[in-house]
Amino acid sequence: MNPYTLSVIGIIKGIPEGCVMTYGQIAELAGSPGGARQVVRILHSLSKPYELPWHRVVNAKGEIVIKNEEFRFIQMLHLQNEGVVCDDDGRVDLKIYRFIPDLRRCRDKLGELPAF
DNA sequence: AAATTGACGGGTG
DNA sequence: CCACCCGCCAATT
Repeated sequence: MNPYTLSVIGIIKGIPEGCVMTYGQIAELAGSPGGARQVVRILHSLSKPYELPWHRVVNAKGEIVIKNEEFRFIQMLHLQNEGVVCDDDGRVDLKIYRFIPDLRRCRDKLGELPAF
Protein backbone atom coordinates (compact mmCIF):
# COMPACT_ATOMS: atom_id res chain seq x y z
CA MET A 1 0.00 0.00 0.00
CA ASN A 2 1.42 3.37 -0.96
CA PRO A 3 2.34 5.96 1.69
CA TYR A 4 -0.26 8.39 0.48
CA THR A 5 -3.02 5.92 1.15
CA LEU A 6 -1.61 5.22 4.59
CA SER A 7 -1.52 8.93 5.36
CA VAL A 8 -5.12 9.31 4.33
CA ILE A 9 -6.12 6.39 6.52
CA GLY A 10 -4.19 7.84 9.44
CA ILE A 11 -5.71 11.25 9.03
CA ILE A 12 -9.24 9.95 8.82
CA LYS A 13 -8.77 7.78 11.86
CA GLY A 14 -7.56 10.88 13.66
CA ILE A 15 -10.75 12.86 13.21
CA PRO A 16 -12.18 13.18 16.70
CA GLU A 17 -15.75 12.47 17.60
CA GLY A 18 -18.00 15.43 17.02
CA CYS A 19 -15.85 16.84 14.24
CA VAL A 20 -15.74 16.59 10.46
CA MET A 21 -13.14 17.07 7.76
CA THR A 22 -13.55 17.70 4.05
CA TYR A 23 -12.22 15.53 1.25
CA GLY A 24 -9.96 18.27 -0.03
CA GLN A 25 -8.61 19.00 3.42
CA ILE A 26 -7.62 15.39 3.90
CA ALA A 27 -6.03 15.13 0.47
CA GLU A 28 -3.99 18.26 1.01
CA LEU A 29 -2.84 17.14 4.42
CA ALA A 30 -1.81 13.80 2.98
CA GLY A 31 0.38 15.55 0.44
CA SER A 32 -1.85 15.56 -2.60
CA PRO A 33 -3.61 18.87 -2.97
CA GLY A 34 -6.34 18.40 -5.53
CA GLY A 35 -6.43 14.70 -4.85
CA ALA A 36 -9.82 14.72 -3.22
CA ARG A 37 -11.00 12.00 -5.52
CA GLN A 38 -8.49 9.56 -4.12
CA VAL A 39 -9.94 10.21 -0.71
CA VAL A 40 -13.31 9.35 -2.15
CA ARG A 41 -11.98 6.12 -3.53
CA ILE A 42 -10.14 5.16 -0.35
CA LEU A 43 -13.14 5.91 1.77
CA HIS A 44 -15.28 3.87 -0.53
CA SER A 45 -13.07 0.82 -0.60
CA LEU A 46 -11.28 0.85 2.76
CA SER A 47 -13.83 2.16 5.26
CA LYS A 48 -14.85 -1.28 6.33
CA PRO A 49 -11.49 -3.12 6.63
CA TYR A 50 -9.86 -0.21 8.45
CA GLU A 51 -12.90 0.80 10.48
CA LEU A 52 -12.64 4.37 9.32
CA PRO A 53 -14.98 7.00 10.74
CA TRP A 54 -16.20 7.66 7.20
CA HIS A 55 -19.21 9.55 8.43
CA ARG A 56 -16.95 12.39 9.58
CA VAL A 57 -15.99 13.25 6.02
CA VAL A 58 -18.08 15.76 4.10
CA ASN A 59 -17.56 17.85 1.00
CA ALA A 60 -16.11 21.36 0.90
CA LYS A 61 -19.48 22.93 1.50
CA GLY A 62 -20.16 20.84 4.56
CA GLU A 63 -22.70 18.67 2.80
CA ILE A 64 -23.25 14.97 3.10
CA VAL A 65 -23.01 13.99 -0.51
CA ILE A 66 -23.25 10.23 -0.37
CA LYS A 67 -25.61 8.94 -3.04
CA ASN A 68 -27.05 5.86 -1.45
CA GLU A 69 -30.07 6.97 0.58
CA GLU A 70 -29.52 4.41 3.29
CA PHE A 71 -25.91 5.33 3.96
CA ARG A 72 -26.83 8.99 3.80
CA PHE A 73 -29.28 8.43 6.58
CA ILE A 74 -26.79 6.42 8.62
CA GLN A 75 -24.18 9.14 8.27
CA MET A 76 -26.57 11.80 9.55
CA LEU A 77 -27.50 9.56 12.41
CA HIS A 78 -23.87 8.98 13.40
CA LEU A 79 -23.13 12.69 13.30
CA GLN A 80 -26.19 13.61 15.32
CA ASN A 81 -25.22 10.97 17.86
CA GLU A 82 -21.87 12.57 18.43
CA GLY A 83 -23.28 16.04 18.67
CA VAL A 84 -22.86 17.35 15.15
CA VAL A 85 -25.96 19.20 14.13
CA CYS A 86 -27.00 18.75 10.53
CA ASP A 87 -30.00 20.31 8.88
CA ASP A 88 -32.63 18.49 6.86
CA ASP A 89 -30.54 18.74 3.72
CA GLY A 90 -27.69 16.99 5.48
CA ARG A 91 -25.49 19.99 5.89
CA VAL A 92 -23.21 20.76 8.80
CA ASP A 93 -21.65 24.06 9.79
CA LEU A 94 -17.97 23.77 8.96
CA LYS A 95 -17.22 26.92 10.91
CA ILE A 96 -18.18 25.03 14.02
CA TYR A 97 -17.33 21.39 13.38
CA ARG A 98 -14.37 21.39 11.00
CA PHE A 99 -11.42 19.61 12.56
CA ILE A 100 -8.17 21.49 12.05
CA PRO A 101 -5.38 19.13 13.13
CA ASP A 102 -2.15 20.24 14.72
CA LEU A 103 0.33 19.82 11.87
CA ARG A 104 3.32 19.30 14.13
CA ARG A 105 1.66 16.39 15.83
CA CYS A 106 0.53 15.01 12.49
CA ARG A 107 4.11 14.93 11.26
CA ASP A 108 5.14 12.86 14.25
CA LYS A 109 2.35 10.48 13.63
CA LEU A 110 2.24 10.27 9.88
CA GLY A 111 5.71 11.20 8.73
CA GLU A 112 6.34 13.63 5.93
CA LEU A 113 3.64 16.11 5.30
CA PRO A 114 3.65 19.18 3.08
CA ALA A 115 4.89 22.41 4.54
CA PHE A 116 2.27 25.00 5.08
C1' DA B 1 -3.50 1.13 -24.02
C1' DA B 2 -7.45 4.44 -23.80
C1' DA B 3 -11.66 5.68 -21.80
C1' DT B 4 -14.57 5.89 -17.88
C1' DT B 5 -15.59 6.57 -13.16
C1' DG B 6 -16.16 8.56 -8.58
C1' DA B 7 -19.35 9.97 -1.42
C1' DC B 8 -14.51 16.15 -4.96
C1' DG B 9 -12.83 21.26 -5.45
C1' DG B 10 -12.25 25.94 -7.08
C1' DG B 11 -13.24 29.49 -10.25
C1' DT B 12 -16.45 31.99 -13.03
C1' DG B 13 -20.73 33.97 -14.74
C1' DC C 1 -28.25 30.01 -5.25
C1' DC C 2 -27.41 27.56 -9.75
C1' DA C 3 -25.00 25.83 -13.88
C1' DC C 4 -20.88 25.00 -16.08
C1' DC C 5 -16.08 23.86 -16.82
C1' DC C 6 -11.70 22.08 -15.87
C1' DG C 7 -8.24 19.94 -12.88
C1' DC C 8 -7.35 15.97 -10.21
C1' DC C 9 -5.69 10.61 -10.10
C1' DA C 10 -5.92 5.62 -9.17
C1' DA C 11 -8.83 1.68 -10.01
C1' DT C 12 -11.71 -0.43 -13.16
C1' DT C 13 -13.55 -1.28 -17.66
